[in-house]
Amino acid sequence: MDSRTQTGRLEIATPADFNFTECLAILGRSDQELLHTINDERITKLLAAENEQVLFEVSHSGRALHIDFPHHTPSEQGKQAARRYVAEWFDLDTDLQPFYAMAASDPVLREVVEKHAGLRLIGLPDLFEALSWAVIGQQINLTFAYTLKRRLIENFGSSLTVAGVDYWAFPSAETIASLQVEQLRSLQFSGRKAEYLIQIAQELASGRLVKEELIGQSEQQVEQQLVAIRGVGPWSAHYVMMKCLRFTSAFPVSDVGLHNALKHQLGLEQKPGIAEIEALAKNWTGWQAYATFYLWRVLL
DNA sequence: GGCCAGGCTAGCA
DNA sequence: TGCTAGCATGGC
Repeated sequence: MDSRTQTGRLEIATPADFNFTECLAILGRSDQELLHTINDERITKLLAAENEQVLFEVSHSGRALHIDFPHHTPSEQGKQAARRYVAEWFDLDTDLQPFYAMAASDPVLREVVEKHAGLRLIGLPDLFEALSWAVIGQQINLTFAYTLKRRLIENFGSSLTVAGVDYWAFPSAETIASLQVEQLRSLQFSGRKAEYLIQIAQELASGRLVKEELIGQSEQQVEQQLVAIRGVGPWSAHYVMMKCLRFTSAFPVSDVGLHNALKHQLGLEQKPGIAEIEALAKNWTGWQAYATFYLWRVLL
């Protein structure tokens, strides 16, 4: 049960192996990020809940994450929405001991996992945001991807200004579903990506694609459904399964970042091929998503 | 200035 | 089933 103070603070117990600073390193990797701000080891984020905007602040001490509401205390529903979001965001319900046990004897993972122990797979709990970010990131460098995401949010997201600071929430699927391709092209999205995003938004807004219905199905079933969406290939499907649907076995093998991380970590002359990666990943079964995430960490 | 970027689709053999 | 041209643009 949560222990709550009179100011509406929530607490969520964290696992013994949890390292907030490592998580912050990931969350702070782009100075173009509008969806959260980090100050003095505290993260502030705006959540667009059912019928209210919930601005919350996450900090860590002892064995718990603390959630405060610096603007105004939200409804009980809003508070619980923030609580659920944080638990998912930091993947607090996954027991990483089996992963650590595997990594301890894995030649590829041992060093990086030891060095960044306590890092958890930072998620994208909102399915539309996760799919959008996957599509945006396809085949362009991350800096430009962040630029496109920022423009999408500034133009179509929702915001709240507190004490002169703007806080932003990702656009709703409903909003993007009603756009014309040209509106995104003017933000320098390619025509293809504009089409993909609008169609994906329509899938979600219409209720044809529902996160809760995907969770609980087999990895193969989910991959099949995601890949059937125009603009979503194997990489995007596995990225979303990893970051949003929480399949620890999801594995974006074709990921360029993973290739670069492996090259760096193993001191290779060139990036490894897919077959080579699958051989290296032989022992990762069930934990490919965490292995990938920890390897991405070395690129920061 | 040229290669690369957290790929995908559609068309072809 | 497998291969690849074309996409579309910015970063470095």
